Amino acid sequence: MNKKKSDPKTEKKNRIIEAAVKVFAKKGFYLAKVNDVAKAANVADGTIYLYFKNKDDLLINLFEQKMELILQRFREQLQDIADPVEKLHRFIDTYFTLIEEDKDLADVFQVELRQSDKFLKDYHNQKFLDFLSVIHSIIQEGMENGFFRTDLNADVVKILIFGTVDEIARQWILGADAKYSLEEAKENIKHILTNGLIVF
Amino acid sequence: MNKKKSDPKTEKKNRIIEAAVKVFAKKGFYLAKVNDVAKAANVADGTIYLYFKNKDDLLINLFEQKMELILQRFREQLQDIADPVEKLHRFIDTYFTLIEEDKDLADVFQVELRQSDKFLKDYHNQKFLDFLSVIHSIIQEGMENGFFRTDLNADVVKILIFGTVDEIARQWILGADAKYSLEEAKENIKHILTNGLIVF
Amino acid sequence: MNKKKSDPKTEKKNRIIEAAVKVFAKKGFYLAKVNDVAKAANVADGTIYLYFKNKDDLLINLFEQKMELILQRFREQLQDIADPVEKLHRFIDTYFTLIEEDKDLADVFQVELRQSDKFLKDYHNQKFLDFLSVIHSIIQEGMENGFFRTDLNADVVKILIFGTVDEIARQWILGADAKYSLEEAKENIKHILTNGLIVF
Amino acid sequence: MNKKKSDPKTEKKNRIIEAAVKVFAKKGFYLAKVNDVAKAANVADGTIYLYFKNKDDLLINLFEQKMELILQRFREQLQDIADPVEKLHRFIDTYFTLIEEDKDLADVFQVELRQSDKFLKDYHNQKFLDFLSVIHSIIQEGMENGFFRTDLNADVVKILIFGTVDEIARQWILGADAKYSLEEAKENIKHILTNGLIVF
DNA sequence: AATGAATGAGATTTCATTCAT
DNA sequence: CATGAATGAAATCTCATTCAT
Repeated sequence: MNKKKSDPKTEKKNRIIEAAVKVFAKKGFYLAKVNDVAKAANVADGTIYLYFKNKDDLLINLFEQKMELILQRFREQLQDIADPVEKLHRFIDTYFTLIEEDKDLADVFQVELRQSDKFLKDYHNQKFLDFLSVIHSIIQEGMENGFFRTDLNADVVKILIFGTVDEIARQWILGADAKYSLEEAKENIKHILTNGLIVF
Repeated sequence: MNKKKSDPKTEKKNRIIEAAVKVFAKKGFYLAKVNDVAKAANVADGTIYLYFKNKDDLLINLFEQKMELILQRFREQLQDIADPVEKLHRFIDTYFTLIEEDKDLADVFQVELRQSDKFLKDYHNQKFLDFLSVIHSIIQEGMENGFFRTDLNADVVKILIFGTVDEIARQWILGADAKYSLEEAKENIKHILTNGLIVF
Repeated sequence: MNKKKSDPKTEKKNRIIEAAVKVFAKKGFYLAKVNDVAKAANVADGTIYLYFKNKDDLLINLFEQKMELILQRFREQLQDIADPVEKLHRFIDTYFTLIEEDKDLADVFQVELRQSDKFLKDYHNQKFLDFLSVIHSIIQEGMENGFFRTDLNADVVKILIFGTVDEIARQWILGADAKYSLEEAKENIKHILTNGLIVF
Repeated sequence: MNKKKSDPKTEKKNRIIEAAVKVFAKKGFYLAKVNDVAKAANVADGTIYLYFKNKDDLLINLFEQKMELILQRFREQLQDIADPVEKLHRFIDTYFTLIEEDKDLADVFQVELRQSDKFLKDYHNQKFLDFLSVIHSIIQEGMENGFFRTDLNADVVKILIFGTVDEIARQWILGADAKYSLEEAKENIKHILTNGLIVF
């Protein structure tokens, strides 16, 4: 089961990815040097090229791997909930839990991947679309079951929800706006979205 | 009256800024070469340095100048509206009008400036904070006048609203999610936010 | 008589040369920008090119003009002295007087022209050779008249004398070695050279 | 013993320094391009930056390293001589031997470093001062032991001597004044300085 | 004659990537 | 497999010089 994680090849690849998360988060993809990642991962520069085709490929791999874990987390958390409203709340809770668990990862996702389509040629961000469709399912289910208003476009709502949690998280990471706790933010978001979506 | 705009020095500075908006939007700040901007502006590389200290300074100037115009636009649009709900709707309309008017500018704002704190040392994005406070004022006023629920934190709401419109706009610009029109999105957002915020 | 100096064309040319002396002395030829000279001369950059072919040409003109004045000074000072020893002393006094009168000029001569053969293609420093021959004449005359030892090579002596006064002046300008006054240095040099050269 | 010299890192650093001496001597510091040095050293441009912070740093390192060797040479040559006059003569001989051994190095020292204070910010030329103090010691010792006149300022004499040998060497390197051999020059200098300094 | 904005060639320096050890 | 020294392409920026006004 854990075979993948324990073999030394995968172990080093992961070490490099973790280092990259940290370094990309701190400096941004362009300002982060391959050598910075190498040092953070305690390997030589050249070693990185044994595991990744190039710097772009490292970012893509990082994203794919981490996104897969995140998607798993959401699926686990959401699978045994029936009530769409509760599901939405659980989604929000899970999102902020992930953010709190790994600020650096959150940073890479939010800032660096925003522009992935610019600097990563031919990379189509399927995992991100999968993530959005997690939200979409919640909404659609809620509409079908009569909980959520059906005069809204689920695709718009999906993005609205993502934008909301993403931006709150971003500002919280930046520490720019310390006028609220993450806890308070979560509750506010739940209230607003629930009231905005449900059928009275 | 239009003296500033018509003097040739300002005229060329603006030409460079417009070119930079276009080029940065297309390629991203890092992948955009100074020479790309120069070509787009129909000037020599060196000319850019007569108007801007360096590439970073060009981005900062671009942002400051454009953001100032945007802020003016919002202030104009919002000044003679009394009803907070209507104000919120007007804010949303204005936001998307601006986005539609200048996709490239929107792109630079959304994507490139997200990471400004990373690559622009010591640049504190006051204009962005001013922009957020435009939203904050609407919310606060609505709370004070009894239109909006007061059990919400206006700072959270402000960011929620920004995140929402920003992300919808972003996806629309990317053309990633063509399953809705901007018009439909606007209406959806208005509904959700209004229902989420108002006192019943 | 003063026609040359008073016509406006020559006046501006001189103003540029004086500015160049000051600027080259302070920053060195390479680090001095044409614009620095222009600003110091209170003219536009382009104006310099109306009077000089290019930056190198400015340096050459500066040198030629100043060196001519200096040579005149030495000739005046030395013409009516018969005694070679006294002539040598007068040479030394004149040299240091010039240095004191115009530190900047001295600096340009000493530092910048040392390498003129490197960066000024095809410039043969005739004026400098003329200057050395002023010293040579003194020595030769002294030898012929039986004052100075004839077992020395006048060409060596000439350079020895130049090297001596030049280096003392240089160190004094740099302010590096303030352990003596220029006056004391002059007297020391006179003593040593006289004793080193005369027939007992 | 020679561990330092034989390790490959030091070996390459030295190769670059030797190349720089040659190239700076020929073209002058400013006209010499980093690529010229790289080619002369048979390395890539970038390699130079693995060993030196920048072009200025290369010049400083070159100077420091070479000057240290030179100082050692002088100390070796002078240590077992008691007679100050003989010491002075040995100093002069050693100086010209060094010049003959490495014309290029001499050139860099004489011409390029003359202006080091201009283009090397904050570089205080301690090694040069050490060199001057070698001469100073000879003079002072001679004064204390009654060989040299004590009515002279040793600091003036020190610079006079340096200026003399330096200028003679410079002219010889330039080949400007081929009217004497270096041998003849050496003897002339010894005569003049000795007669100028000793107590009769 | 004078200006100074504009030019663009060219220099320094960085850094992703390679490859001999 | 791992290393890290070396590479060299490429980018930013400077500044002598030109030329339209």
